[in-house]
Amino acid sequence: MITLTEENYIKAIYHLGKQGAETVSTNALADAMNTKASSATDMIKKLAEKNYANYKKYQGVSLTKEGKKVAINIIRKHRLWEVFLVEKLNFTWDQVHEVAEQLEHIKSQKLIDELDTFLGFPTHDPHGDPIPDKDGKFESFEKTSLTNAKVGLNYVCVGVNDSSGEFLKYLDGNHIGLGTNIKIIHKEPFDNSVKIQFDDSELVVSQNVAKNLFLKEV
Amino acid sequence: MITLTEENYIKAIYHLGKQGAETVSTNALADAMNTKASSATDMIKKLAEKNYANYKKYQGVSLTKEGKKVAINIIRKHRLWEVFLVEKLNFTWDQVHEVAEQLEHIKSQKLIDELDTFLGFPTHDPHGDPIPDKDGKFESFEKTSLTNAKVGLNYVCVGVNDSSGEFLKYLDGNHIGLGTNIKIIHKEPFDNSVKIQFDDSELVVSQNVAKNLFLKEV
DNA sequence: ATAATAAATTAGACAAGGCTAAAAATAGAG
DNA sequence: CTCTATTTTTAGCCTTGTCTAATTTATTAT
Repeated sequence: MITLTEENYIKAIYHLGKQGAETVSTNALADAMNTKASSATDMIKKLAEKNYANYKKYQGVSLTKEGKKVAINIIRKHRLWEVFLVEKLNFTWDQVHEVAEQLEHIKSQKLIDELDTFLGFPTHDPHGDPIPDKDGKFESFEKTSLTNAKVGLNYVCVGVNDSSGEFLKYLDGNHIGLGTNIKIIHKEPFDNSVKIQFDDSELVVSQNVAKNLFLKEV
Repeated sequence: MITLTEENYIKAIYHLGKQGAETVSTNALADAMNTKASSATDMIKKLAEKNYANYKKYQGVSLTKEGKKVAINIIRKHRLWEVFLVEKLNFTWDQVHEVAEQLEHIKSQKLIDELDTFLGFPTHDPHGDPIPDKDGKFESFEKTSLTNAKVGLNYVCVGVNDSSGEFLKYLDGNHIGLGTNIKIIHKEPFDNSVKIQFDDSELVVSQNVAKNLFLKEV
């Protein structure tokens, strides 16, 4: 039996390690979990014992095949619930995260399969993130952060890096959403802010905003 | 903050005490929670401290007004989720209980209000139990168990006492469901079995079945 | 290469929830 | 009304996940 806390640690390791590609430091994990390094060490040991994680003292942690499977399944559930909340229950994209964090831990294979069917097998969640299918497969399509976009080219907004309410409300307030077409007008070297054009209006966004907005060239 | 375990104890006290009308013994509560009397005592003390329960040593436990409010809210959530599972996700009435036990603990006022709206403000769950509204109100309409039904009279099935998968599968197998019209043909004093007629067929049910089937005279 | 600093681990403690065994209170039978 | 059986509570210990403080390992700067 896997506990709720274990699931959350596994998810954090997965995200911090770029879909399990990299090894994660104890401190980074503790930070992400809002806890102390000593607690993270304890949990890492437990996960290693249960074969969800690879661990050598002082060398950081990474997920095993089994661990990745668990992580992807949680992410699948999280994102499907987000779609449900937005499409069926009138949530906005900045309201879904907290509730989905709870719903992702409900244990029932039938539930998640039926939910997937009910929603018409969506491939992306309300923030543009891809939803793994039943077998854990999903395309991690190419996306650039606005920071790396080139002046003069045209892009479409395909996702966000930061799903916090504050950032999403900022985007809503400025009428930027998934699918918004964006042209890069100017990049200011001094503070790394970017002037963009979309829907016939112009806007200067800070570096902080730019690095959290994902685009695809069109 | 109220924990998951506390919520489950409160729910059990509510159900054992006939919607909080009666006092519940420590042993009965421990039994219902599949735990030991000593653990129940500990939890009762904690609930009393948090003002969810009235408790005097050796005198059993009952819910305070606050405790009842919590119980009814959990029941509302449980039953709304059951409706969702059956009506939207193709669950059968014997498959919903376990999953609803998990979903009932999700904390989000907006979630449950929107779900209620999405489902069209249902008044009864798939087992015929009434769903409390936003303010906790619900009619506990008159219902008789089949044990108390009178020979010769006509009834309609309006609910079940036992929501376990086994019992519900038995009913399915014999084509009895909510809304089935039932006439009492004969009551056997020897073993308290009852012969009933419905849909032009006859069936003898044991006392055990009879006492778990709720009817309303028509 | 070594001293200073940063990161990670261990040791010991705590709260929640549960268990066993023993003690105390209540209820029932005569 | 008293003695026994049942119920309830208390005491002490366990596990999970957390913490602080102290120690050990790794890393970086000179």
